Parts: sequence; structure tokens; C-alpha cells
Amino acid sequence: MKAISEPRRREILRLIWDDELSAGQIADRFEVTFGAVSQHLKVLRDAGLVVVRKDGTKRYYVADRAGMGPLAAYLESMWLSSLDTLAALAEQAQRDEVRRAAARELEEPEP
Amino acid sequence: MKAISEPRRREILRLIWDDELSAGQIADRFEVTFGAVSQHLKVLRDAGLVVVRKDGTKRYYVADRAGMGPLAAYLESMWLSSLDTLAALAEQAQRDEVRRAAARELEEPEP
DNA sequence: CACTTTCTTTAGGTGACACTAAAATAAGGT
DNA sequence: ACCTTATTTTAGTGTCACCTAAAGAAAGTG
Repeated sequence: MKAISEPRRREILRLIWDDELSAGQIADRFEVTFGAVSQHLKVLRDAGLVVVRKDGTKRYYVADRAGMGPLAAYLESMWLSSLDTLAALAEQAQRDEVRRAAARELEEPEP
Repeated sequence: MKAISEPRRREILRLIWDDELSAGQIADRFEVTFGAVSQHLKVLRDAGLVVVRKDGTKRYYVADRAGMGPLAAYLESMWLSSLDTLAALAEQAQRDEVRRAAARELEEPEP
């Protein structure tokens, strides 16, 4: 849980959600040092959220969906009695947002 | 999201998930100062995750499920393409845990 | 073997943040 | 008005973790 509380690590995870990338390719996408990204990858590794494939000097990372099972279980148990509720909340929030946007459109003059 | 990354705030939220409690009652459940809890409550308030009801000098807090809609939407968009996937992951993790527990039962002698 | 590439690790700086203690605010009772 | 209760807010402190920079490992190439 601590592993995913860091925004940068969530970005990294999303980046390697579908396709694997080498550590260098991941680091290139960010404006921080290679070492910093490597540290984040270590955290994700220790948390079991990514899997690594060695190929020569390169290490290819990809998100480990199976490893996220415990995390999902945690989110479910800690947060909501049912994930259906969560989905409903998400949908309602989206509807509310659309409604608020429409209201703003009517009230405010052109900026 | 930052609001719920703090373990203590998650505990507080769970505490007032179903029933409302006064700030004092909440603080009594923890070993930290009243002020510290009050600060956490402020964060939760600013994040729109709780609602407050004033009664005399007391303030009763309860989790605001509607206010968690945006959070749910965020989790959904950032994390998984579908919450069904998350539910499936949670279930599989639970099955795996049961299986591992059974394996340990067979392998290890009595402690 | 030297050299390069790729990545990890270590040491140190800095900022964020949870906590304590104490002062300030708010509401009620006497 | 004063005092008590309940809570918030402020000021200060310590810890933790992200970051940079540099050094250290691991694997391939000439």
C-alpha cells in the first residue's frame, strides 16, 4: 500500500501495465535521475508489484497483475464492503461532474 | 488520494464508516494527542471524505460516502480498466492465500 | 583485459508531514 | 461575567523518503 501511495510509482506502474519496458526506457520518460527511478523500481519489486526479465545488461519490467491480488483484497476489505458500491460511487461522481460542468457553462460568461 | 495514503487517516475513516463519532471519541481510540487527530480530521474534511455535524460544543464526524465518488473514479481510472478485474484479483488472492495456508499446514511441523 | 553499457546501490541534502505542547476559539452552564 | 468542556489552530521538533551525485556491480564487445 505504501508502494502505491507515491504518485511517481503509480505513473511507472501505469507505464508498464501492458507492455514491458527496460529500466532505461522507463527513466527516459521522467525528468528525474536514473538512480531515482531505479529506487522506485526496487520498491515496486519488493512489493511484488512488478516482475523483471533479464536480457543481457538490460532489465525489462512489467506490472505483475497477479501480485496485485493482495493489494486489491486490501482495498476491498479496508475500504468498501463491496466493489460494486465503489463502481456505483465512481459512476455517480462522473454524472455529478458532468452536471456541474453544465451548470458552470450556463452561469459563467466567456473568460 | 494523499488523504488516504496515511494509515491513521484510513483507520479514522473506518472508525466512522457506519456510525458517527465525536472528535473526542475518535481521539480516545488512538494513543496520539487530541490535536494530532484533529489535524487528521481537517485533512479528511478538506478532502471531502467526511461530514461534520455540530451539536453544542461537540462535532460529530462520519464518513461521506458520496464524497468518495471522485476517489473511486480515480482508483478506477488510474488503476484498472475495470473494477471487475480488481474484484477478480481480490478473489484469486484470497484463494491463493487459502491454498498457501493449507500448504504450510502440511509442510511445517507443530511450532 | 580494458571499455562501454545498463542498472543498482550508497551517502548526503532537503522538503514534507505527523506529532507534541500550548495558545486560541467556540459553546454551554452556573 | 467566569469557568468548564470540546475542538481547532499554531509553533516547533523529529523522522521519513524522494532526490542528486557518485561509486559499485553485472554483462556484453573490441
